[in-house]
Amino acid sequence: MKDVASAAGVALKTVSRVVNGEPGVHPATADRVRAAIDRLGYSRNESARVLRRGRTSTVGLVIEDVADPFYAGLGRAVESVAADHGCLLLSGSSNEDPARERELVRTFCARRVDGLIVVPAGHDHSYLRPELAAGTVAVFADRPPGPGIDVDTVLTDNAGGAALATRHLLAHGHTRIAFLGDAPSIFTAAQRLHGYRTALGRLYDERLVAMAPPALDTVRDALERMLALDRPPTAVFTGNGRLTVTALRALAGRRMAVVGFDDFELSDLLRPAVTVVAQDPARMGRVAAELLFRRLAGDTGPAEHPVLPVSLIPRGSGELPP
Amino acid sequence: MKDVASAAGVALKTVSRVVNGEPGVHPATADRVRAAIDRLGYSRNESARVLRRGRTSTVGLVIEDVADPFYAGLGRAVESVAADHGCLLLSGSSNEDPARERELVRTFCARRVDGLIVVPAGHDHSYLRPELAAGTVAVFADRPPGPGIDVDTVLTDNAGGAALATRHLLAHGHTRIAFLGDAPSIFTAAQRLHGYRTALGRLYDERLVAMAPPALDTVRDALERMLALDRPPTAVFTGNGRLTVTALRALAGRRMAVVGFDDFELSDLLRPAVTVVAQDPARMGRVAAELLFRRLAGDTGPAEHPVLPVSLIPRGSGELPP
DNA sequence: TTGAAAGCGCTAACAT
DNA sequence: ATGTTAGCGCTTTCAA
Repeated sequence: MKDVASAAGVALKTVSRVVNGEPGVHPATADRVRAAIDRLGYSRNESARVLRRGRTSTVGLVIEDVADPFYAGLGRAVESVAADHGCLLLSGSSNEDPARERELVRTFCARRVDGLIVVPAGHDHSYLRPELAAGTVAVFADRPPGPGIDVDTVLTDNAGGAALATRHLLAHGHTRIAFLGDAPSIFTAAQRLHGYRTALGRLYDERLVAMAPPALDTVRDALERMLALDRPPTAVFTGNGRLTVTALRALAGRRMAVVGFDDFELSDLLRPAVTVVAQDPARMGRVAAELLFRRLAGDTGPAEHPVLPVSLIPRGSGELPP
Repeated sequence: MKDVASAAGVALKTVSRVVNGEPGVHPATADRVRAAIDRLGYSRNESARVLRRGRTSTVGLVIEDVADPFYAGLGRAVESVAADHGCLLLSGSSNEDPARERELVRTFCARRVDGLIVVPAGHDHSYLRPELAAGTVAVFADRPPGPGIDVDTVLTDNAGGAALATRHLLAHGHTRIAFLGDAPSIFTAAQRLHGYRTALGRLYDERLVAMAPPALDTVRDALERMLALDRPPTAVFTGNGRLTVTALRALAGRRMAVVGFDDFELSDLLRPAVTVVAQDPARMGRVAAELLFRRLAGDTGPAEHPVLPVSLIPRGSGELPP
């Protein structure tokens, strides 16, 4: 910048004004400065700017896995909103590991991101308190923060969606409905189990429930075990997209009604096509990002906790009779 | 840091030494400093560090769409390698728009990323020359840079893979094989067309080729047109994952042999299961990132151009007879 | 083993 | 409309 200034025969500050589009520079001077900038191939050093201004125009995103379609869709929406606000996105995968989540958050904070969108892996976020006190804005998505931390949080209506799916199967005549959920320590998995259980009422039978991370062997074993019962299930409700796919593989063509939580690509091309309770990951990302930027713009109202609706998409697999 | 220093009764520099794990600090002093750090909740300001050291420990990734499964897998691998080197990932989607690609690259460079991994949307990268001269390391992936820019570039064996797919269909008795490819301006699409054409030799018939971005209507129209020919195609080779899915939808159960470029989730669950020529996006990301970090470590050898192999996975759809 | 001083490149505040 | 100065928080260099 100093070089540009002397090349253009002006002071440092004038170059700064031109670079930042500040008013009060004579057009001719500005042209001279711009010419010098082009000639020298100058580009502003953002690190210095950040240091001086205290704002990085960067948002940090911590998700479980950037390659998971659900979180990728969420990340895409966050990126898009961030771009609208002139912000860049730093993203990292926690791999469902609380320690990694925390490390990512700390790293992002050390880099002074303006804000943070977190899909938490862990249940204790007290480590965030100093950062929040220092002015970093955090928004949680998909899962709430641990106790004692009250920040904006965007959730899906997990229990409602699970109840919707379960009632759909009940309405089609099923009374023995299995539930395959993810590890119960995961908030969404627990909520969906709750919705399923509530909808079933007295029909609930714990032998028809299996909660574990998606793995073909585990799911296959669980299904075998259930199908060997006196009164085996005639339908299965799967608690997330990956479990739905895993269950379909494990069922290997066995005729059984299936409703899955989460929509997924190609669900319509399978035979039967797969009935799902669909979330909208892009909307979740958008809502979370908009909440974040509203805070960054100075909104200091109480923490908001929007809950996004789900929709049941009947495609065939959930309408099979017992 | 100043506060920590005075709280611990030492000089600024000693705190810096402790924070950076530099040798030559008395253990007792270091303990006092660490105690002060904990008490004050101090964390190093990375912006200032970056400004002073000139290295950001950040890598920029420009891809077409962070939510596309292929690029998401690539991004995941890049993130993982970057994490191994203590680097964070800034990522952005170009949406196949050269202007946006360029803007992202400029923004990343202005933030002084240590290196850049680019899946280019455009064909002119002369804008990169000043950045490269200034010491920014760039690695291209999936598609090469435009003329005049010679940097490390990781490609897939597109022509070879397309020829492999085409010969597979030929071997199963097809002589009328259609090709649905993406816009011919996309490097990979052009390469795959070339491989298809080479493998077909005198059997090539331009009426069996349609090159356009994946859209259900376009693909359906193209297929209708081809199927209405005197000698309609009995097989179709689709030029990327999205086109494969789109074509399957457009075919809507019509019996026709299909081989797709790119593997995709659930390809094995469709009936018939879909035969594909599979790339390895994670490997591409890993190779590109490793190349990048080798350069950052000081390797100044000539630009490398690894070409990754593909593998044919027969699953059923590509083995249907004419 | 420890510290003092300079300065990375920029912007904010205050002249002129 | 333009310029001067201070200083963001750290690391580097040199000195003690």
